[in-house]
Amino acid sequence: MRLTRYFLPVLKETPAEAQIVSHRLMLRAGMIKQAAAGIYSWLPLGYKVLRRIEQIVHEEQALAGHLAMLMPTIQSADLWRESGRYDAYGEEMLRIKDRSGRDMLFTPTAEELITDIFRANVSSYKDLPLTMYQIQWKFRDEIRPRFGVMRGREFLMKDGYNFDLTREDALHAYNRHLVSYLRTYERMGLQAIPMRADSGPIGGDDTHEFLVLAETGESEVFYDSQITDLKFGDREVDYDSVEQCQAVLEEFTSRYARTDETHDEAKFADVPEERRRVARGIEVGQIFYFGTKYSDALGATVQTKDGEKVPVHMGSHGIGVSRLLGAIIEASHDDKGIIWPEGVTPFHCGIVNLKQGDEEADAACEALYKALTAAGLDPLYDDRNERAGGKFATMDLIGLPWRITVGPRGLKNGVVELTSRRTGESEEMPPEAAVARIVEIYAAHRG
RNA sequence: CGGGCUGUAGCGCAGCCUGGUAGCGCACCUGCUUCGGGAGCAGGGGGUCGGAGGUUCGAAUCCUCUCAGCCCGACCA
Repeated sequence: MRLTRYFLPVLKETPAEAQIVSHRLMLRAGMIKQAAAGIYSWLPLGYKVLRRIEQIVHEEQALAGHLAMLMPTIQSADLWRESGRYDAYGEEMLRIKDRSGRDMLFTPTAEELITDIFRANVSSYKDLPLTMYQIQWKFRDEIRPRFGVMRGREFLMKDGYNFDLTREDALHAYNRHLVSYLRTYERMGLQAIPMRADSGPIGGDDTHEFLVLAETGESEVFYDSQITDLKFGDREVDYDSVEQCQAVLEEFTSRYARTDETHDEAKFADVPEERRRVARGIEVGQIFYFGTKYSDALGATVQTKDGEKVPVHMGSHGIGVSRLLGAIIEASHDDKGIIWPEGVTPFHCGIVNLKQGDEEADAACEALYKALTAAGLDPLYDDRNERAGGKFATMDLIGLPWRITVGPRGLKNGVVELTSRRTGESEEMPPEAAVARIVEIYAAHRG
């Protein structure tokens, strides 16, 4: 993309409403614009990152054997009355009436709808196990939206639902999701720690939240410092293997890690003092096993081998897709702006032409742009007739992990400059070498 | 929902107390100079001051109502 043809309304000054760094930077980098309290338009740059995150989620879900689908944002109240949640959910649910006066609602989650789909179409144990998910907009009419996309009222969320014959099968699904989520967050450059959590209005027995440590996190967390040394890395896990998934779960949840909701001082005291940590975290996902709560309420049953009708065991699993942008920025920025991890960056690298209009510089930039594009990469070429300082400031603000700087001075010696946004380190090399280096870097980040 | 606060140009703000018909910086447009970390000079465009009602000869300014947004708290992915 050439910057002169892009829509990138960056702000030099910070809008007054933004309190935390991710919100400030998203506004300043021209990623989002508030439409109403807790409701945002996604401008091209923000939308691009949102889609990269979605893509990673889709890819990882597919690997785990989960099926993508899409359910409506507007639902009839009927199913919610059947499950008993229409009254239980409270003011947080946005209720709407259609023209005939029927009660409708903007979905805050979709257990009822998915269970309805299931009960209408599945009646045999032979169709199990089954896990389906969607990435869809949700609405929760928060009393007090704040922190930009971190706590909006409208938010994009991956919500998945598993249906299993037995409690054991459903627990395997739970473990499989934990493994899958660990991989998903790591690909986004995040360390998300599974912590024992509270089930809230979803209900259920087993639940873990995934938290990214950040000073601005809204949850207080307590954990054993050893947990931050755990990395999923590039290990191979067979999602069908009960033992392997169970082993990962045990490895990642055996040390103390809890949010304030479930914190237990007595148990925390068992952690050696020098390893006890109290910090703050941003919740970016949660997994639940809730047994037959919804299948009982909505009559989602299957026949077993013996012809017996039994309610299915279920779980639901969420990833806060839009919130992740905020979480990633909170975890990865400096005083100049965002620093995108390679896995989610909106553009793979920036090309800064220091002297737009200079024949050689223009030609070198064009050649770089073409070479990178031909290599399957997505560069952002700052071809504006701006001064160097302005171009650097923009690149730093929007956080592309790599920048190629092209100027007449370097070109005289046949070199351009490759700079890491994260470390600030620069290296001079011929343009072809810079392209090769970028290609190599991203080869390691392809899913 | 309780408490606090703010709405004046795209963004950040002053003006309001003490009424006299709107200003600064950034951004934007034009020209010249400049050109490796948010340039300089000159010129220019843009606001019925959130909305409604009231007081007054006259309201951004005073009064009433209303809408929107922000912060703290309880709540929450």
